[in-house]
Amino acid sequence: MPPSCFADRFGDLITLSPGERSALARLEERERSLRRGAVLLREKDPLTELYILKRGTAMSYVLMDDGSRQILRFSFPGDMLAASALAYRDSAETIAALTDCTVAPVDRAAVRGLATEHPRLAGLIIAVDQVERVALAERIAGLGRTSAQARVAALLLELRDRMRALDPSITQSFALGLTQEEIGDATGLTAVHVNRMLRRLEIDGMIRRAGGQVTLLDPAALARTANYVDRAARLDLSWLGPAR
Amino acid sequence: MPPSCFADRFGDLITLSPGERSALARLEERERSLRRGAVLLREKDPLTELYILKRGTAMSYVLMDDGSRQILRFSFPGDMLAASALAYRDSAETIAALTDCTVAPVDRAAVRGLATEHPRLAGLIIAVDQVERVALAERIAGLGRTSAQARVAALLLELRDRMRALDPSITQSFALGLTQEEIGDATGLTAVHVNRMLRRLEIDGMIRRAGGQVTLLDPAALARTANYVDRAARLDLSWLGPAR
DNA sequence: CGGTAAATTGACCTGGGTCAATAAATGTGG
DNA sequence: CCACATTTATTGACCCAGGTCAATTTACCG
Repeated sequence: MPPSCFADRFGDLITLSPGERSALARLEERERSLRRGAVLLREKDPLTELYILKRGTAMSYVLMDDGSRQILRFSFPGDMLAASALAYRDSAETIAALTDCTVAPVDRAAVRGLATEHPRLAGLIIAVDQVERVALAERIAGLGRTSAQARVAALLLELRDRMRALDPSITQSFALGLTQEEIGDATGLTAVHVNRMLRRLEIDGMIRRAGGQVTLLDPAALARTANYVDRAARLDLSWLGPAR
Repeated sequence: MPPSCFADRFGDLITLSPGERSALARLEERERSLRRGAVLLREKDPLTELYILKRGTAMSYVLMDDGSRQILRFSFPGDMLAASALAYRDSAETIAALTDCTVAPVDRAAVRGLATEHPRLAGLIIAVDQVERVALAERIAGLGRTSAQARVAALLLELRDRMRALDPSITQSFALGLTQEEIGDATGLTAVHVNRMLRRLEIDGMIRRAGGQVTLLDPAALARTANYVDRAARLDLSWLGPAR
């Protein structure tokens, strides 16, 4: 049975029936490649389909009219891109590839088909949306009420966790793959201040940076300065019931 | 057929079959009242069910460990509360009633039942989640990249729109129903600075305040200072297909 | 090996926070 | 309907986290 990135995300949390697996695999059949830096979708572009990210990392952002940018979300394999196509005519955000990517375009009608034939997978999509919603809410709290240092620390921990979920060999050391300007645009800071914060985290012995790699030397202290909560451990999809 | 607050939200956008309507009405059958200020759910409380807000307004927030508060979202009739019960074991946020409220507790299992029997309603929930997600993303952009004045203006416009969606008689004048401290906790500002921003909006002739009522004197100018976009007009649920 | 993007660092500035003192508004019990 | 107790709103004086500007330095790329 061909694999499904979407299914892989919840491998441990829910057992999918062969029928469900193959339905998801069919959903991801078509593929499209994006070069690093390529824009999949621009703000206000008409939304005709959504995508499942199969390989690579992407980001979504909005450009403010003073020219500044706010990065809303980083995406990893298994994430849905442009999911707002399921509610809106046109995109509220720009989606761009941070690395070379492969995405699977998914027709809106295919989502309807999925919901009809596999109600449990519709439930799974709803659950994924909740994970997304909680993550966004957490960022709101971070932006509204935490210091620059805490926001940068929180971003490092979030990215480490999400990379580790995909590649368990990653523990405390990983390639961030972001410029300081991108970190700033994600945390609501300037690149200059991001630099100061990274330096401070380094001086305080919480991280080390070398050759594009970041090492979390003291994850506990980092988690404390970031107000970090490990949500992944608290997931519970049992309401979806057993596979039919 | 008894009414459903949830169904009412999309009256114009999607035609529900009688079967779908009554399924939604059944979902909201049980009722629970909350007094103003009452807490429905606290951070870390176990999540056993979700709720549909039938009457009144509520808010969800997190408390930071320095004692400050970030309001994540205001809720109006037809909104789901504690939807994260569909993904997590326990709550990431506190939900409290801003006014006297009526909520309808909904079992997680009932959501499964709904998805099984009415796939189109599962799709509707997915669509509502997207609306929610876009709204949260917009707030992230506001918090990360806009001025205090823009954030306060944006909140006024958002609340006006959401109240008007429920009560078309509301046009430019409405009861805000929030203290300046609450506005501050929603916009990532202090109550003192909210006061300064409201006063500036008033001096600049964009709003008037009297007796707890706010009047938007110059909605166009307000929208400009807020970077406001009317998303509601761009909704499109046609992918759900026609009622069976 | 140049050329450009990214990272660093210092000097200085400002939007929004903090603190503190009043003034209004809203409730409450009598 | 009134006097008092609590919130809530306002305002001024002053402070600081993070922004701005500008100059180097370093890393990466064809």
